[in-house]
Amino acid sequence: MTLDLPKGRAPSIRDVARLAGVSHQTVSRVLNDHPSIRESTKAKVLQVMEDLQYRPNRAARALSRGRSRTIGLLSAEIAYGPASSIAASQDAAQEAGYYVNTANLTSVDTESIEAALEHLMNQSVEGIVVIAPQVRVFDALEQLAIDVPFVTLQSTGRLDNSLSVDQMTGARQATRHLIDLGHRSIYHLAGPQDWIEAEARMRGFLDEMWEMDVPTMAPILGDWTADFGYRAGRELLRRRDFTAIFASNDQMALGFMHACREEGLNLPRDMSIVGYDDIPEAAHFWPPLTTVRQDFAELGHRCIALLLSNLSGGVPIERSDPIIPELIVRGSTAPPAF
Amino acid sequence: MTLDLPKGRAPSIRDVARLAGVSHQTVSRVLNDHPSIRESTKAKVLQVMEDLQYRPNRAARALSRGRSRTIGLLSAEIAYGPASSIAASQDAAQEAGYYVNTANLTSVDTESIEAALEHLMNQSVEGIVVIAPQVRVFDALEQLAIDVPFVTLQSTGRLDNSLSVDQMTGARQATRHLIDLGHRSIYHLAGPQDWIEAEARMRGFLDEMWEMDVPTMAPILGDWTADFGYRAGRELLRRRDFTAIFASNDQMALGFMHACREEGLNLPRDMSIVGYDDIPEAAHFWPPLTTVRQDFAELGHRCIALLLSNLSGGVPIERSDPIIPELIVRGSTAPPAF
DNA sequence: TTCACAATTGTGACCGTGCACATGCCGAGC
DNA sequence: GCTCGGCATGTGCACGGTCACAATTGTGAA
Repeated sequence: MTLDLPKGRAPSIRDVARLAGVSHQTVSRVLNDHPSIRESTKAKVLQVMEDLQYRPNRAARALSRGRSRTIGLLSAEIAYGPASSIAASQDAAQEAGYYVNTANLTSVDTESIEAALEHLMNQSVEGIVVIAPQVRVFDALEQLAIDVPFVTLQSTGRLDNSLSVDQMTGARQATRHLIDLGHRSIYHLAGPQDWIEAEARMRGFLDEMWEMDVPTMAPILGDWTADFGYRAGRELLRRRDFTAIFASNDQMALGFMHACREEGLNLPRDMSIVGYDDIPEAAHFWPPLTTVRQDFAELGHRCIALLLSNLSGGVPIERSDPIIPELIVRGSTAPPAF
Repeated sequence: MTLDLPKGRAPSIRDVARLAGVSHQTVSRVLNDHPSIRESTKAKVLQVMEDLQYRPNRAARALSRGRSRTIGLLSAEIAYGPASSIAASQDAAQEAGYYVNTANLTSVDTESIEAALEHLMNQSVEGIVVIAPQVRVFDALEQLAIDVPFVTLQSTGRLDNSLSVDQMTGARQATRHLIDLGHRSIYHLAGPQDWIEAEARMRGFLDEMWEMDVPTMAPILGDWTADFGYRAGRELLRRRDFTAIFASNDQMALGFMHACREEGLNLPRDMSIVGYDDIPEAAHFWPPLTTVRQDFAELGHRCIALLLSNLSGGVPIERSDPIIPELIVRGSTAPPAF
């Protein structure tokens, strides 16, 4: 075979066809597993592909098919939880033969959100997964008149296409645990108000307190970071008018524990603490943190599954059972000391 | 204007041209900011684009230009550090007008690595960033005869195109700190052997010990997790033949601290502990963890900058100064108690 | 006015793949 | 022998941009 190959250009379907002595369409059929191809022809074509190190050109494919097979992922990778859901989403999409393009939110202002969405839309994504579930994201989605299907990780009352994670139940379990231990003065360290999950957890806390007839103190709005938990702790502990706290994530709980230590409190005797997320480190805090476990990986998978069922069109979304978080009781909670 | 628009199809450059009364090429020039376009023409075209909600088709662009403007990102998002570098890389690429496609390594076996690389190559990425710096990745890169430029986050002696992060210096600083405090029996909790950065930190530890003439104990090979740090701690503390430990990341340090607590040790009096990475939580461990800070975000940015300079071809890579990690002394280290 | 030259705009081909349709081949059934 | 239908393959065009080049218009100086 001395048929020369293209010089600088990557081999195309026609180069393969020429060398295999078939038409380009036959090569295309091999690529797409068309049923009626003689075995011998197929083998020959595959051999040439191998020799040429041929790779189908994705752009050409997307252009001619009119489908990009790409999913956009909007993320605000702030804590452990989202991060692992993101990884799981990417894996699930990859398995389904999709490509994932990620855009990060550097800040939460509308401008930044719109820029990120714009970036995603510019690459002809077929769908969008939102793992930075801030209220404003939805405003932006609406305002930009995004016409591709999208799915968001956290539940919200406003949209159909969201995964039902029962944040409220998780928060209620945590709160109930503290109440059952005998606590009656319980603070809640909430996440930023514009995060849907933060709001859901706060609501769960308030609902449970109200239902159990325990007087409620106003939640403190934090920013998910351990630093904030620490600063809030320093502040709150000046008046020791409470015996327990429920933090909306494990990082803030950790920071709060730090503040307790500096105040010389004995944990959990003088202060009970519950976190949320069960990050892998939570079991090794001191004392090991009582927290609410979420299956982030499962979440990511379901998210993609939901989006894909939207994409494939006809099939209506089968809503799977909501994921119920699980309370993990460790050493950071105890009955109040008095 | 009653010129009807395409029905199901998204508007194309020619639709815009028709409505604006110009040729499709003129529209293309507007899209690409060609210098010689009359202002009035440009305005007219832009107006029509706006009306039609026109978005350029990325696939068509990539096809005709022969460039995908996409970067592949190979990640093994295990701990905080990589995660934030990943986010930073994505941001940097986005700013430079590139799209980022991420593939995750679910396991570290060769097969999984090759599958991930295959996935990236299949979408015509122009370059690859490796943030899962395992030795085997390079084998796979070589074996697959990847012909696109690639950059790896962590330094290695084997390749030019890697970012110089002075892991060794960081590890030496940490070790030196312990030696200066008076410790003479120091263990090292290393990361997995096939991680380049783990190896570099271990080498830094060993070199410093040797140079300072302190007898060395064999490093323990871990897996980066807090769980491992805990189990290793339980094991090691049965024979209390050491007074300090240097863990290759903060998570393992945390797990080890947990084990110390369970043994009733007083930290830092009975045991000094140094971590690595300075994750945001490290300052809130109890006691706050002495550790080595790395600027992960800066790393991610530089990584992309390096790759882009490779991509643009002609320009030789300007190697910037290596990033020197910084020792952050907190409360988890003290002179030995005896 | 006329010409040279720059600025602006238009024409047609091409990128690599998939689709619709046409074609050739072969065996079955009459 | 002939038609019919299914399998295997080929032909030509469309997808939506960009590129090279041609054509047209505008401007200033001779």
